[in-house]
Formats: sequence, C-alpha cells, structure tokens
Amino acid sequence: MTRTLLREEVYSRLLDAIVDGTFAPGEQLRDTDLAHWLGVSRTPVREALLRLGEAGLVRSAPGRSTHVAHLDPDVVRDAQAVVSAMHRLAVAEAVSRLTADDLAEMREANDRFAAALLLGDVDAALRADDDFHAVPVRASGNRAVEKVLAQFGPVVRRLERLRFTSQAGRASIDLHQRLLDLCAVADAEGAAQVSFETWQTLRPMLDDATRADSPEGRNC
Amino acid sequence: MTRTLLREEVYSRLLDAIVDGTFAPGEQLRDTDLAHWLGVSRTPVREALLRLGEAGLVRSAPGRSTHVAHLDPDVVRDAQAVVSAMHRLAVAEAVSRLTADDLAEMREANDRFAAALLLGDVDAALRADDDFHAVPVRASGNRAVEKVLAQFGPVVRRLERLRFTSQAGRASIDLHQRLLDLCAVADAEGAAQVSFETWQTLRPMLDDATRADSPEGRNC
DNA sequence: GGACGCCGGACTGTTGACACTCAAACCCTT
DNA sequence: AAGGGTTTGAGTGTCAACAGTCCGGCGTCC
Repeated sequence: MTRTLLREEVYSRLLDAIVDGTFAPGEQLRDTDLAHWLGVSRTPVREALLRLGEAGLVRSAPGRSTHVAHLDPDVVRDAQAVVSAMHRLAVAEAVSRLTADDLAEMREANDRFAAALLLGDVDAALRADDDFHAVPVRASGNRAVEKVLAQFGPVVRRLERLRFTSQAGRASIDLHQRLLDLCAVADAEGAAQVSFETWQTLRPMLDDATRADSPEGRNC
Repeated sequence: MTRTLLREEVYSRLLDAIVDGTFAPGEQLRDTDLAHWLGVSRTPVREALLRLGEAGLVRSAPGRSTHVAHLDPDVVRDAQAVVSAMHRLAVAEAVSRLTADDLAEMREANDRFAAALLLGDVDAALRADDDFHAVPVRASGNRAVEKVLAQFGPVVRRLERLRFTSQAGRASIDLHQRLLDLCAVADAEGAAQVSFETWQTLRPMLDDATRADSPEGRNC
C-alpha cells in the first residue's frame, strides 16, 4: 500500500477549493492560515502551493503574497489549447488499443452526461465528461499526457464550472458520439480531430470570460 | 528586478547535472548531500527535487530514497510525444504572428545548427536547435506550452545528448528548412505538421534506448 | 542451512522558528 | 498640503532539528 503524504492531501484539498470556488479568484492565501485550517505545518502547504502555481491556479509574489489566480482569459485559453492537444494526442495513441469494454465505458459516460444535462446537474455533467475523456487517456498509456492534464485540466474545469451552458453541453453529446463511432472503426486521425474539436466547444466560454472577473484588464 | 530564489537556482543546477550526465541515470540523490554540495539547506533542495520528479527526471520512493531516473524508453517516448504535440500547437498558433525578424532568427539558428553538425559539436548543435524551436514557441505567446516544454523538454534532451547522430541531425536541417518555408507562406497546418515530424526524428534514438541503460527491463 | 523476527541505520517527511524582503503607514520638514 | 524618509508589520524563504517509515543485516530457532 502506497503511503499518502500530507503534501498530496493538501494539494487535493486546495485544488478542489479553488476549482469549486470556495477560494474566490483574487483571494489571498496565507500559508500560515492554510496550515492552521488544514491542521498541518507550513511545509506541505508550501509544497502544494508551488504545484498549484505551476498550473497557474495561484499566483505568488515571492516574499510578498499568494493569491488565487483570476480567471484570466489568456491563461485559460493557453491551458485550453494545451488540454485540447493532449486529448488529441491521447486519442490518436489510444484508438488501436481501445477494447470493447473501453468503448462501452465511454458510451455509459456519455449517457450519464446527457442525463445530467437534462437534470441541469452541472457537477454530475462535468464528472461524466471527465469519465468519458479519461478512457482514451488511460488507454494511451502515456503518463506524461496524464501529468499535463492533471496540471492544466483544473484550469479549464474552473471556467467550465462558472460558464457551463446546456447549449455547449448538448453540442458535446454529439461530438462524444462521433468520437465513439470513429474509435469503434479505429479511425485514429478522425478520432483525434474530433477529440480536439470537442474541446473547442469551450471557446465561447472563453470569450464570455473577458467580460467577467478581471474588469481592469489583465494581470501581468 | 525580480528576486532569484534559492529553489530556482538549485533546480537549474540539478537539471543541468541530470541532463548533461554529471548525475548518472540510477544515481542516488540524498537531499542532505545535495544541500551540502550546493551550500544551502534541505528545503530549496527538496522543492527542486519535487519539480524534477514531476518531469520524470528523478524518481522518489517516499521516506526511502531518490534516484536519477533511468532512461526508461517508455518515459522518454511519452515525453517525446508530448513535446511533439506542444511544438505542433505552438507552430500552429505562431504562424500568423511570425515577423520577418523571427524568420531571420530561425534561419540563422538553422545555419548555426548545420555548422555545428559539420564540426561534430553536439552541444552547439543542440543549443542551435533549442534556439530554432524557441522562436515559434515564443511567438505563440502560449505560457502553458512554455511550461510543458520546460518540464518535459529536458527529458527528451537528455536522450539526445547520449544518442545524437549526425545522420538524424542532417535530416533535421532539411525539416527545419521546410518548416521555415511553410511559416514564410503562412501555412499554419503544413508548418504544424512538419514541426511534429521534426520531433519524430527522435524515434530511432528511442528504439536504441531499449538496448541501453535498463538491461533488466523497465522500472515500475 | 534456511526462515523469521527484531533492531538499527538511512533517508525522507514534517515541524517550529528565525531571516529577509517589500510595501504600507506614519511622521517630520518644507 | 505634499513629499520624502523611516519604521513596522505582513508574509514568504530558508534553516536546523525532530519524527516516521522502510529495508537490510544480524541473531536465534527449527
């Protein structure tokens, strides 16, 4: 049984709090406060914050302060482009390895996604979407892709939680179905392209983001 | 003037030592020894090692030991696929933004690359190659791409230093030239595809790696 | 001679405290 | 009232030391 380190637990909790909005964009994070809140010393908190900083979820001014990153449209757009490219790569590498069970798992996740949209349950919809896309990522066996997605995925998810629309969701159902169909006939290039397009459905959310959260222009 | 932190200096020095082979694959790294060697306390060393671990350049067993990662062909292949995809994305986003100065800078770097190959100067060749590919990455303005390349680029470079051949280098000159030509006529898709292919020239090195450094099969 | 259990050392994880930097606030002078 | 200089507090960077885990070696028993 692998050992769970405090810095991993702290990282997960801080990540969740940032993505779900418990920590608001711009909110100051003091590592001494977080240490007290989590009941640990500063070191695991510092280590977790460093990782969050690498993903762009927090911004630190050395020796000064740390803040939850604003939803800077440039930052999110950059992360979204990286996430799209990683999923396309994963799909291209996975298509020849996907089993019937994998495809069934993707169908089931897409069905859950559609059902969640009907209920207006954003959290369930995003979980189903995660489950859907996780299948080819896992099948690709590319650990570097997994690491990049673990790092930049939350940056994109954070926007989705705030800007999710049923309209974009419904477009995703169809794209998910096309992706499934192309995987089923082992069309790696077609599937990779559709995977990329699936993640382009986020672009309208990014355009909306320029009218939210950072009224004084961009952080530099 | 931005402040330089010890953990950044330590990270750079450890990264260089791993990529250039000063720290051999498999070599044990004790953070107390590294702290003494670098004249700092363990904290910046630990923080640097965590980052190196995320890139796959070191492997830590929690509470046990830390080692320089072997040249595991799977790890390098994964990183190489990610690096290829990032450069392709960067080129696709950069093509419409490249100036005449940018193109001139790329030509100059390709010329230096060719000259270094003639002299058999691997270090100079790799520096020129870095300079060449840095231009579209910078022009793309995508900070997330820069971060991913900073993280996984050294994993790929590490193999190149050991397995570099003039033959592969000469193939790169032509691909560089094709990439330049396609950028000059603003063919984003063509340029992106050639950029991707440029990084595929590493594949023969990966196949050779299975006969080096990890005779007992893979680390798991 | 082999297997099992215990102990100690190696090494990392975490802790609490000190050091340093930066910016805001306050005070003094013009 | 404004500007400049000094002081102080906030917050992070780094330090030294303690805690905990894991594995190898040694001793004992069968």
